[in-house]
Amino acid sequence: MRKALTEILRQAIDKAITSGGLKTKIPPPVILEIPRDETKGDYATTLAMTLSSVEKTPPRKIAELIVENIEDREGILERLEIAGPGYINIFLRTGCWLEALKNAVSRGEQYGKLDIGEGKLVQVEFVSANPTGPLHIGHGRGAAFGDSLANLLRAAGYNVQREYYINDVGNQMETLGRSTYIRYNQIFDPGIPFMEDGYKGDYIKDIAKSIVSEVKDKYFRLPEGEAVPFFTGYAKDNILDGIRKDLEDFGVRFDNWFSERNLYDSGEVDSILKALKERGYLYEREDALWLNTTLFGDDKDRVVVRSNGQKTYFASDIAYHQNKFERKFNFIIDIWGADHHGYEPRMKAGVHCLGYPEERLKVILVQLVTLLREGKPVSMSTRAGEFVTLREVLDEVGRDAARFMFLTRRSDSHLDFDLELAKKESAENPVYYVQYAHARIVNIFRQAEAHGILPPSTEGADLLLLSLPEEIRMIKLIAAYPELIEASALALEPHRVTFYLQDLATALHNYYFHHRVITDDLSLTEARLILLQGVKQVLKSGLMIIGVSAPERM
RNA sequence: GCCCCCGUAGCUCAGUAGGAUAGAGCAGCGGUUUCCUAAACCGUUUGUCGGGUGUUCGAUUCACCCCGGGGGCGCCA
Repeated sequence: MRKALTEILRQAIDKAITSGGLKTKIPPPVILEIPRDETKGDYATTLAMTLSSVEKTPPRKIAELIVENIEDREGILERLEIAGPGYINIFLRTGCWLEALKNAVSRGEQYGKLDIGEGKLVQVEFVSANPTGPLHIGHGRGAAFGDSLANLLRAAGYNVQREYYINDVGNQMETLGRSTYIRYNQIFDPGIPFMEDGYKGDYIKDIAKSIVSEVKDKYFRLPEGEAVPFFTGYAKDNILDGIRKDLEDFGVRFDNWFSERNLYDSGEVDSILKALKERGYLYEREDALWLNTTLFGDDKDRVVVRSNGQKTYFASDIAYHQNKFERKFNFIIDIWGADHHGYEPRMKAGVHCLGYPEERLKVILVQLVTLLREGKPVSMSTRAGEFVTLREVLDEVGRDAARFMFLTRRSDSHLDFDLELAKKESAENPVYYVQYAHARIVNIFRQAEAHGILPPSTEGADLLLLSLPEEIRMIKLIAAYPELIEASALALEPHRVTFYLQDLATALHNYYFHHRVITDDLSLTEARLILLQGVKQVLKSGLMIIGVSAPERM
């Protein structure tokens, strides 16, 4: 719809230029907006105002000129108005909207699936929590966001891969192993003191217990150096299994789990350092090896090999990104917790050093979550090992509510997650509000069937019977759905889908309350069922993108 | 000190590729059910878009400065 209109306007401008009415050589892009106020048209454009300064002509005059040159070959325009300082307000014929509804319903589940991604290969890397403890609520937000973004991009026609990067090398793995080792020993001798910067969470004790049940006292009092690798491996695998399970129950499945260790084992880290050295980006200072990231906008250079010979995480991160690009992704999206934001310039500089344009790496920061219970913050402290896990939230509020809540804000703004609100079964809780709209429609279809009315076909029904303002409003929302998908995907903002769904649900509930779908008038009933079929489809499709179920009854 | 994000109705937040009278939910107040699910609906109240300057025909949106809140600034991850 928007496409056709844009074309009509573009041609009108071209025509005005050839006929000499407009002097500009470079026609401006046609921008169509949907006015807030329905009386101002289905679409509106500010073209005339934009052109006014170039043409040195009053905007309303230009608007007239454009309108005069418009040719509506397919007859989709009802009327045009020039309003305010020079808007061109465009009213479409109702038939266009009915056509759009028909199209939506006949495309079924394919409606809202676009091809703007052109099948391009995109990777979304998210969560990637270190395997040193269970996922907490902040990871949950990252998971909900990343997964929905991947769904969204897929709907827009991209070929999307979801990846989880496992930091299974380095100091913290060592710490994990030692913490587990000590907890294990403490089972046999409670007098043994715990280490200072160890992981204090109870889950480590649980892991130690399960080790005892498997191998008894095989490692008790064994020298630390000998024993720790086993504990590291065991604890890591155990925690990773838990993370996988949590994510699965959260409805998030990764296509690939990528191990940092593999980058070392395969020699990729060394070879990339060598390559960077050959390109002259590395230099030595104070016994350490530095990458000259300031060349590309970082505010200081970064160490890749420490003076003690240990490679930094940044070194493997560069190798990791090299690996990603070698896998032919057209672009890659890294989703990080907001606490990593200082890392972005250096990673982009790193990508630059690798010889890739940094536009191909998109970093999205997800702000932290404050957990509330009845409006009061729930204390969370990672240090003390007390934090609210994703598992606990899932168990308490359920997957649908949790996923929806995480997408009620843009990713870069703080999120207050109220446990009580998420559990409420009322209008305050937007999750049920939207789901209820879906369930209601399904119920109407059930009722219709009970009355012996079968789901009508789009060809057979007389859609002209849909003339109520509430009906037209819903049809317009349905018609706008593909545009919503496109805009959200391009902006990488799945939260827009959440907002849209609430609008659509509102329209549905309002309509439902004021009008009966199933009446003695069969033709009208059928037309309305077609409309509801469209609403249902779009609700379901949108909910699927944000990873929330569309229940058949509630 | 430097960098990033945020500041919009009483509360929580949308909205900005510059556009018309800035929106929603919640809270408040008042209503709706012999009728396809009331997990619903309707009505009503609320704004110096943190402040200032600039660019523009036009700024909540862009630029700069200031104020306030949060976060990040290690040969840590």
